[in-house]
Amino acid sequence: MSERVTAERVIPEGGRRRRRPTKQGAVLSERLIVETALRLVAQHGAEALSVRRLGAALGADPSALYRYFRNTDALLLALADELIGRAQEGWRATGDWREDLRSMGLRIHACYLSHPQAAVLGAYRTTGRPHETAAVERILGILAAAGFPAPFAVRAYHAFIDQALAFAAQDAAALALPKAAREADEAVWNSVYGRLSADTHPHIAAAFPLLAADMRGSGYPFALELLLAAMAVALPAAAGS
Amino acid sequence: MSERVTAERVIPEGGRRRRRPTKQGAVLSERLIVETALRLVAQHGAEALSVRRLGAALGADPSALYRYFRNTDALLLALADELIGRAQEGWRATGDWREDLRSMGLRIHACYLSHPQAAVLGAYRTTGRPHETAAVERILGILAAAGFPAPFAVRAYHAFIDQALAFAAQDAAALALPKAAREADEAVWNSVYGRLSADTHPHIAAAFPLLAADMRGSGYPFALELLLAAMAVALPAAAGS
DNA sequence: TTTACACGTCAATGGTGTTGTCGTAAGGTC
DNA sequence: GACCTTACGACAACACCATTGACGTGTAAA
Repeated sequence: MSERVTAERVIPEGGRRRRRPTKQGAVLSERLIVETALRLVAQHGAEALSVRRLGAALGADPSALYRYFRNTDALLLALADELIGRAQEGWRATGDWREDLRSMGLRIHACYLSHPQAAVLGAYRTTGRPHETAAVERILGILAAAGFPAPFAVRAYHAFIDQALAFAAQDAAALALPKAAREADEAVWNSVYGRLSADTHPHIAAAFPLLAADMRGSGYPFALELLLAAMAVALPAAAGS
Repeated sequence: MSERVTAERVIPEGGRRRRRPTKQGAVLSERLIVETALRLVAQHGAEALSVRRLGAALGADPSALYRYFRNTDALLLALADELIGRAQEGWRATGDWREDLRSMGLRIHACYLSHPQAAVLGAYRTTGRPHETAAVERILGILAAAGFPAPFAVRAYHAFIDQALAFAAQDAAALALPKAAREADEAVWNSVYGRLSADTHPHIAAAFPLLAADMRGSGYPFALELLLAAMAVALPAAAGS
């Protein structure tokens, strides 16, 4: 009795042979699906992304997607990797590690914010896809060239990338909130924090104007600056760029 | 034609009169539901929290929950609010600003991680509720006592709190992932990053053992340490504690 | 003791991801 | 050009999800 190998439903991207159009005339591909999904999310919000709706947007039966992605999770990872790739497009190293890390961090942050709905879905995943590994390699390269010893470089890399992604996801989530909820959250600064008594909350009362102004923007640029400053301090003087 | 006011299904906590037991003998209450939900998440993982399963755990029909919460979103907010309270319980200042900020950051992070499903929703919102304002006041107080000038203190506060919440949300989201997806993400480190060629990805190949080990945990503790170090450097010597 | 209505229950609606099966047409081969 | 093989799109079904309207019971107030 021969052990029958279960036929894998998903054909890896290289091995595809047929390009049969759907009833509605669309010719599917991994690339088309990812782009359609991003467009769907951008136009109708993160909650609009379902296999059924994506199928409809593509002009195909929902189940056809399972020929390209094992499940929705695999699709999400593809979306996340696409975002990472777009963040790196056209990035050039200057040779100054601090400037390079700064520009890369700000790029990642900005790119995710420009697709907030998709960013929320993918920012906390490890995809292992090409764009991701390229980014990891690049950042480790910057740190190595700067002269950081390997154990420190690894921890610094971890802190740097997680902080970039975490802030990106957080700011994206705030942006992706339903309009009513977002406005309500912003109004809290004036309606609650602006009216706290100096007796019970002296420091908030004293700092309020500065605070309300600063909290309107993202905390990421300054947090990144602090991170880079701490790394510069830790860099052995002999290896300084 | 009189405008008929739609009867609200949810009775505010104060106005309840009857405590009718369910068929299985449970007497429901907002408090019991919140605690049961947190226990459900803690015991059976984040994906175990659904209205149907929560109803079953309570010994009640799932739809009975809608007498207490307008929808699942309201339930999750109640869970998140409960978490904020628990995070601050028993925290004491030591007078050492660096140690106090560290302990507060780690507490917030740890508390959110212990109930990831609720954390994912709560970390993105400005609630303006008492527990939140108390935390803001406390942190600003620590910074003021340390001697940071107000404009710097405000920016540092912003970076600190956003960093704590962003990392908490990010790590919680990873933890809240379905078990299969979480394990897949962890496996990627060995199956993809461990097998990258030194030709195409020299820095990853060189750093791999350190990298794989470090990426197993959260990047937050080290990122927080770097943030605190940078703040210490920026602190005017004359005002040092 | 009566009565009003809070609230638990039932049933139904319309959504979700996912899978087994099948037919068909696209490619490769001759 | 004819013939196979099989990739792949379509269909139908399954199990789960959140949510809601209707209903009757029994509790607590009067």
